[in-house]
Amino acid sequence: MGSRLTIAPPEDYVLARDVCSYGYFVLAPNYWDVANQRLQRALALKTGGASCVIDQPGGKSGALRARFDRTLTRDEQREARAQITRMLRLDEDRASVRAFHRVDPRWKRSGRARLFRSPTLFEDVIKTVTSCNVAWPSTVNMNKRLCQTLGAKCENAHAFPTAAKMARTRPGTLRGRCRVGYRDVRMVELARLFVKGEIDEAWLGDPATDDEQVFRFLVTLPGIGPYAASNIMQLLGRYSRVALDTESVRHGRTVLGMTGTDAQIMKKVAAHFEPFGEHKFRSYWFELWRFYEQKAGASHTWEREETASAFTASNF
DNA sequence: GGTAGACCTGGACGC
DNA sequence: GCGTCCAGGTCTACC
Repeated sequence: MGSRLTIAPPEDYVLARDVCSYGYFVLAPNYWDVANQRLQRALALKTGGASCVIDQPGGKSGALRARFDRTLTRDEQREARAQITRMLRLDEDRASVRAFHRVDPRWKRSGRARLFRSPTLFEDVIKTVTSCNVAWPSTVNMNKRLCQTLGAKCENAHAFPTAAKMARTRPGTLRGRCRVGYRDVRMVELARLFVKGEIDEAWLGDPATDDEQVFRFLVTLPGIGPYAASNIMQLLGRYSRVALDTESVRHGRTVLGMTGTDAQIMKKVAAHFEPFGEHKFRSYWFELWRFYEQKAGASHTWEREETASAFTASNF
């Protein structure tokens, strides 16, 4: 039998709601088990991969339980706990949630505030690159192939590739086997920057670091433009920018009733969310998410394999 | 500072 | 089944 961890979440934490809150929860190696309302995935620990299943047996606000496919050492347990804390945003405490709900009370009743992310910043950055300039099914496919090709093998699954592994991979392998296209060189360069310590997560996450400084740094990275940088910022817990893309234009037209050219609508969407200040990404995102749920049902019922075909622009 | 075109993949469409 | 077109964000060259 493998190790078990019990993790006390913030008192308002609801696993199904807070995992199924951002598209990455359906990207490999994440797997949301709809029937059992639990999250399965492999974690890439320093010592190798470890599969885990995370659930909340007591229901809303209850303790989280993480069960592993093997016995973890003390250090591995500490690392796994840190990765799960990051992924589930357990460090987004009640005060932060209240601050958001004060600015945008529309989400107070549902409690929406936390956005699912990855166990590591590296995975978040690479996932963001795989979401640029492609339709959603390609993003799903790239992540699946990256895990199968480069991820550490666990009992029944593959972890997400580590920066060290990707840094050693030939761009041609990424292109040929993972179908990442022209992103190949950029992804390897990003991985090398992580390995060399040139992407300083402590600095990026430090509240003393200004959002503008973070944005200016991120757009210097290979494959990262204004959209990707804004998205990475929300993944860092910095919600002061709306990540504007074609979805923003669609949202502006179909939900907010805006008219004009794409460029004009982008500006209007940015202006529309300006009053939400430091929380504007969350206000924007949960509007989008509500629209998706109206079309596809509650997000905790979405099957991973079906979202690849369901979430295309032509369906929305 | 603004803009045009290339980059690659996969879905949609026409034949 | 095959060929063509198109969407998607970033990057470079050019004005």
